[in-house]
Amino acid sequence: MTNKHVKEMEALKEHLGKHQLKLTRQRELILNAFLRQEHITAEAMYHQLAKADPHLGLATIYRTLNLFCDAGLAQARHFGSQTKYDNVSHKGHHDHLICTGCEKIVEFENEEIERLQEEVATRNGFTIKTHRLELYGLCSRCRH
Amino acid sequence: MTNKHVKEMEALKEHLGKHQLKLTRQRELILNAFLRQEHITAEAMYHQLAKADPHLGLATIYRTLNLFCDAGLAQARHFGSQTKYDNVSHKGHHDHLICTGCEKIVEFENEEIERLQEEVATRNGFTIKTHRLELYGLCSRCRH
DNA sequence: ATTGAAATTGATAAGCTGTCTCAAAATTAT
DNA sequence: ATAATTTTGAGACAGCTTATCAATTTCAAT
Repeated sequence: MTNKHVKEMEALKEHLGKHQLKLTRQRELILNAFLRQEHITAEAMYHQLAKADPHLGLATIYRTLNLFCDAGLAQARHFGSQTKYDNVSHKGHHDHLICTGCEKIVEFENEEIERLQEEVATRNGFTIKTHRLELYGLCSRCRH
Repeated sequence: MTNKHVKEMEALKEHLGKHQLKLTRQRELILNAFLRQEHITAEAMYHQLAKADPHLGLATIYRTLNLFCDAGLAQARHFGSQTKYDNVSHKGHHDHLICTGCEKIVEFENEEIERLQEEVATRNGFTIKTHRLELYGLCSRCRH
């Protein structure tokens, strides 16, 4: 279970090393839990991990998820008043169709769109590091 | 100045009429200020209108901008920890290139991308109401 | 293995953005 | 003008996230 996400663990360790940060029990715990999700809020993870470690603080979860963002493992997305942290290891899939009726999220990827994004960026002298595309609307069920 | 945005004013009046709401000095004031912007936060508008009306309350601005959203004149967008209200009359322009170095924001529009978005949505049974596309990277100046 | 400097944690206070409350004021229909 | 209803302004309040800080843990150097 702990050795399931070796690649991401290595990426985290590399980031920690580069920035004089330390690998802690909490960071390992949170990473493993995080990688099992597609996207999650800090609050949800807090409750989810309460069983595994009842003393794990909410602040630590926020700090750690933000650390994952710095390390390139996660990406924060502001949704309503909350922040959702996306699992970036499901790469190429981080565009979303979001139903404003039931909050359902469908992931998709579209190479043609990605290509056009590059084109726009180049035309404006930008080098894209990452992007975010969210389409909001109603799913077929909520439309009725 | 007051009769510059007649069309939007009419749209607002129609919405007010339909919902038993009243046209107030503040709503007119805020509408005119809002329509001069591409997008703005409630806080920014609060400071901007402080000269015109020092007693205009922040809550009123929030309420009014949300009212504009209901009326279809504005569109709320969560950006970082803040909410930006987009002027919908400048439609098609709400995609952004964001420099992570200097925080510069370049707006762009690309019809081809919009078309592909519709396609993806349709394929998944969604009806798009709005969308958000942000490309993060470095501008030419920050790359060096 | 021990030590010690530096980073991390947990608990909670504080901060920020946005909404709610409610008495006073403004609007609209009569 | 009057009355019924909505709106406003000011500040209290609430939800989410970050800052603070003493106590603990990590990790590199012994």
